[in-house]
Amino acid sequence: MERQSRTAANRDFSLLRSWLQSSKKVIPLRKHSFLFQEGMPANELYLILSGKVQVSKICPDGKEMCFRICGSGEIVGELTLFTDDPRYLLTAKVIEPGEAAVMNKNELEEQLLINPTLTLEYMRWISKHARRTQTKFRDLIMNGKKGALYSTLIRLCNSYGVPLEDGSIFIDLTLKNQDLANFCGTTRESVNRMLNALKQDGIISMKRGKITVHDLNYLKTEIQCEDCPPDICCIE
Amino acid sequence: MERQSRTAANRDFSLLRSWLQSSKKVIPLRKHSFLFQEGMPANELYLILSGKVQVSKICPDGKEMCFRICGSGEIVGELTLFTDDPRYLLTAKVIEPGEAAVMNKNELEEQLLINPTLTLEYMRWISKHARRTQTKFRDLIMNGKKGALYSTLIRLCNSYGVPLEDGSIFIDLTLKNQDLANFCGTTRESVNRMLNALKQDGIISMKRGKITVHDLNYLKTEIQCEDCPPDICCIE
DNA sequence: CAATCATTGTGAGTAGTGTCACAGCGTTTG
DNA sequence: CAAACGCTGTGACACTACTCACAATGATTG
Repeated sequence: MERQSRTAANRDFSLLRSWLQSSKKVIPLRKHSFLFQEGMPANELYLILSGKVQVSKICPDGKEMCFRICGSGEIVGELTLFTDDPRYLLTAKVIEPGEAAVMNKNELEEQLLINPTLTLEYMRWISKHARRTQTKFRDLIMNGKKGALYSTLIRLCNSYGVPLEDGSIFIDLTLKNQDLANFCGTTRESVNRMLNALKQDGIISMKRGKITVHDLNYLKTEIQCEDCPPDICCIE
Repeated sequence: MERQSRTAANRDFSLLRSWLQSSKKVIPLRKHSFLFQEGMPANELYLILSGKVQVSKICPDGKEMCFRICGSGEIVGELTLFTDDPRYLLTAKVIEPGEAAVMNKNELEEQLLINPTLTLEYMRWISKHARRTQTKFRDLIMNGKKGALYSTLIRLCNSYGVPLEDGSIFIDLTLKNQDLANFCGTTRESVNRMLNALKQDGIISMKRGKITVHDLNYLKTEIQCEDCPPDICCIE
């Protein structure tokens, strides 16, 4: 039930995931600890078994740009594979404690090269990633901060949304205004004002920090959404 | 001589490129024609042999978000490989006539799966792409439009820059203000004002539509550049 | 349960950016 | 060579978004 659409999307990469899962090494994810930080040499990648990890870019001036929030079944650190300079470009912070399976980067690279089925899955996966990122670009840059927020809400619906009987979508993820701001590249205050305006108009409502979107179409038309498939239009 | 740094970066993917080059089918690139447009079914990808192609996302309201400008030796259309919904998400417009080798998508997918060396090269290439895009995100979103422009100029230097004796970098590419605006997600007028301010301060100069950057460090410090390697910090 | 802390909510002022309108200038074209 | 065209340059103005300051609310803890 939880995170329906995302679960469906994940099914595609079962082989890759199950291979990762076979790893002997499992580590605990302690809240507020870092799985890795940008600049660190990247020798491993991780399959989240439980808990939640936030992947973001942290700027020298303290600002944070959030890319993904990964839950159970998701792979983190993948973009370090097959690179000359094996350093993490992003930071992965634990925001909900749990466990992760650890995979050696070199081992996985070897596996990927000798196992064609695995190769195919990996390529599919990384292509999808790239396509997601590209569509996100337009949304975050071309329609101002309002466009960025609306697009983020739509993506959150596709990634973590639970459809309700009345057609609304419940986003099953606790997000502070600041977190949303980090996703959009804007400020907490701006997010707050925009969210309140949306509440006022009945587009969304909030309960205990979680958002329900009542009128997804409003958000979509406002940003001239071209209805890209939900597995592309989501939080990476 | 031309496009030094980029040429060096390209050497890495010689196998992939030479395989593409072996294609029997070569098509002419006519100015202002489209190699492909977003939404079109994607069955082919292209190796530019000569001329220049601009890859961008075109919004319904006419705005354009430019991602890459590809010259001789570059591959276009790659992100359609290994996807369920094989449609182009972007548009490739010819801005300088020339020729391109055409490759069937399915054939290349097959090749990639049976030829491990080719696979490795492809994975390296697509990883690099993804890393580039990620670093670009921060620059375009986090430091306002000025940050977006400065970052674009830095990337142009890394992609098309020719170092001069006095340490300046000559960007060997004719770009209208509007083109730069499309790269940054801003307006022609804003770009114009910012460029003129940079000229005034001696940071850059222009001659016949081409920019020379005299003080790259100024641009870098202004956007808190973390000196990512030039093969990452460039126009895709 | 009072105190503390984290988060949300809001106003006022300011800097940044987009829009519109139009002048200037060089190139192309009939 | 005059007219048309495409691009650059610039001012005025409106609107967007950020900053700062602080009140209000809610959650946590000793």
